[in-house]
Amino acid sequence: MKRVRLTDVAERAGVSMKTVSNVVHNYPHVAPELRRTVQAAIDELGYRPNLTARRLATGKTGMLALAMPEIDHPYFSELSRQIAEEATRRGYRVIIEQTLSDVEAEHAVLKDREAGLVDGVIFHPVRMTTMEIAKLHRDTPLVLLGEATMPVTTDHVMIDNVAAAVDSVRHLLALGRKRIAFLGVVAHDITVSTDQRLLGYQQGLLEAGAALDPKLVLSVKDFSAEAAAAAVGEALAQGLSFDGIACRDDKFAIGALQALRTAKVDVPTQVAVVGWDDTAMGSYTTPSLTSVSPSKRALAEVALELLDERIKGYQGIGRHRVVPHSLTIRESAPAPAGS
Amino acid sequence: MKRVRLTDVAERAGVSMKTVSNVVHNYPHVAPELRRTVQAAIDELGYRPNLTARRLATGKTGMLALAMPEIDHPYFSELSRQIAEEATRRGYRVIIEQTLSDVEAEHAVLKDREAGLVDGVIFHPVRMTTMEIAKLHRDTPLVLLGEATMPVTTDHVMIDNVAAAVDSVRHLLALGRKRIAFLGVVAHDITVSTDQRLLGYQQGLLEAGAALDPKLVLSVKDFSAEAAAAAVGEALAQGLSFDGIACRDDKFAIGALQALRTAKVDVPTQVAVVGWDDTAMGSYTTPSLTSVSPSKRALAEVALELLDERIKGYQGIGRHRVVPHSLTIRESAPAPAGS
DNA sequence: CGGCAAATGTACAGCGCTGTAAACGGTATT
DNA sequence: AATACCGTTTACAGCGCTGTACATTTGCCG
Repeated sequence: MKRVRLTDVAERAGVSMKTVSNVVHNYPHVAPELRRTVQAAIDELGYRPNLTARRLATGKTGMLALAMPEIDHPYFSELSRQIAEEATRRGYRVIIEQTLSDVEAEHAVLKDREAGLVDGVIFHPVRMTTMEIAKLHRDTPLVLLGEATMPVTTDHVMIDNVAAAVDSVRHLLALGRKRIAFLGVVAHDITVSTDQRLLGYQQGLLEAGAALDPKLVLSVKDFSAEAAAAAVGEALAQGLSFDGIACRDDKFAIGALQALRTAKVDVPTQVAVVGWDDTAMGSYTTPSLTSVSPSKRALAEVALELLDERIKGYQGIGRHRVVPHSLTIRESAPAPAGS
Repeated sequence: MKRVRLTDVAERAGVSMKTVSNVVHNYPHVAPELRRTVQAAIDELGYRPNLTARRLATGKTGMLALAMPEIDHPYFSELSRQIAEEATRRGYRVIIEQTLSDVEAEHAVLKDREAGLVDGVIFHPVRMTTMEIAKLHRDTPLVLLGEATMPVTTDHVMIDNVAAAVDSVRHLLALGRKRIAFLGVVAHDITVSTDQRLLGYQQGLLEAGAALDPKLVLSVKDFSAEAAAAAVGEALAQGLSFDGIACRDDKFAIGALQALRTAKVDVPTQVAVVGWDDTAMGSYTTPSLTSVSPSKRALAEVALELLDERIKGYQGIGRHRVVPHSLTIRESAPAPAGS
């Protein structure tokens, strides 16, 4: 059976196509009676507008592309959810693109081999460099997420990673910790995020005049919790002494927790642990995880606001917005006694 | 600056629109030299085909809608990833729709929202009844996911929940457990999944002639890990004795683990725990979680295969496919000694 | 009661692309 | 030499909708 078109309804109701269209769109100036007649025809025929055709006619797609490294990583999926909800609130549909941190895939996101598919793109790059992004980015409205230094030509939303890392360290210092480790630097894969967080870690320690021992910066083989656990286990085995760990993400923190448990080191009394990303996982661990909490909600809202403005025609230079972060306090690094 | 269109390229290259189109599509019968000329024009002008227009002309969108309850729930996000990858493999883009288990939103998925927007829909309902689905489903190709009894008119992919629950119980029995609890039934919110799993739980116990004590079926207030922990804590406090727990999902299992730790009950020696969904979380807990593992890969592959067939015109009656599951053995319920 | 603005409805030309039918040589077949 | 035929290219009619310009009716004012 053939799809019902606007003309079919128009014919049935004995009016012009445009009038039916007006009814569909709730255009105010349609006589109530006519509106009823037309609506009846629509219902009887089961008419449903063809979105593709509408798009071609209007030039707007009402869709956004969301390009994330991995949609099943807790941080990205939680952030994606916020973005999807905010997008829905603003009347956009979201199409997801998974780059798997692959350069090719990231290029493809901006390349836009085909156009006219989405009104705008929200993209969280991890491999592409600033220059590559700047060069490939054409005219599709684009908002970047993440910590990498981004081209001045594009909009960008992030949290202040350095400040957040400082907060993380300060919290540990407030708990009376003297020797705070950083977990960790991934060998041969120093990302900008890690870089920034490491910087904040140093800054936090320096501010307080605390120990800044290079041995306290732990190296991890890859981005898995297992590798993090191995790194911490190794450090303990070698007799490295520390009473706090600031981690570059929750997965590493979970690895740390595992290693510490294995070594029968109590958390938080002997070693306090702070994670990063405040993913749901953190509330399921034992002890539960204190974690740097980027406001995913704010990230999503601001990203959409910026993108929406671009879509509506804003042409200015790239805006770089910093949204708030906080520290979600749980058991692994509780609130200081005094507070 | 105006978008470059097919005509622009055609004019530039001095050929017809259709020839340019043929070059874009790599249609074989184009003279090599002409092809080069046209390609040059394409490159110079930076032409990129307008997908919306193409869609209107062909009637195919190359897009699929994926409607899930929550995109940041580990199980759903992991499954979504598999589906997204399989879809990409088959040349589809995926648009995501989050229902948040809301009836309205679920209705919207099947209603007019996607008309002409996507070639097909993969939908994991949780609230809609069989009849509602059957009534609302029109002609868009549709594949259902999940355990609910689905209309005979639509395609459906799932794992055998009853059998999987039996496996879960059998595993616990093989570990010598005598009193196995089920965690849990959510008050006022008995879903089909829970129902099936509970059924399998009973069947597994009956098969083995083990205790079937109604008190061992724990009630949970809501779907959170906290509520599950509370339920298990309560049961322990009341002196309920059990040495194994089969959980209806990983979140509940994590709650159980927390409650047991709090009560200083060792897992797995005193109580063995089996989760459900085999989410990544399960490998991060201590002890790590043994869990029923639906083959997410198979789920994704079969769902896409069925959908693809529908899209290509298959008109038969609804096919209901069962894909394999297994048990991922970890610490919370290790392999039996003998095996 | 004429005149004008607002309300209401219509016709039709695109939006940018693809499918179809048909035209156009040039070569192979008879 | 006439015919058939294939490879190559073109012209053009849609796909289903919306925006624009315009026609018609109604309501209201002086």
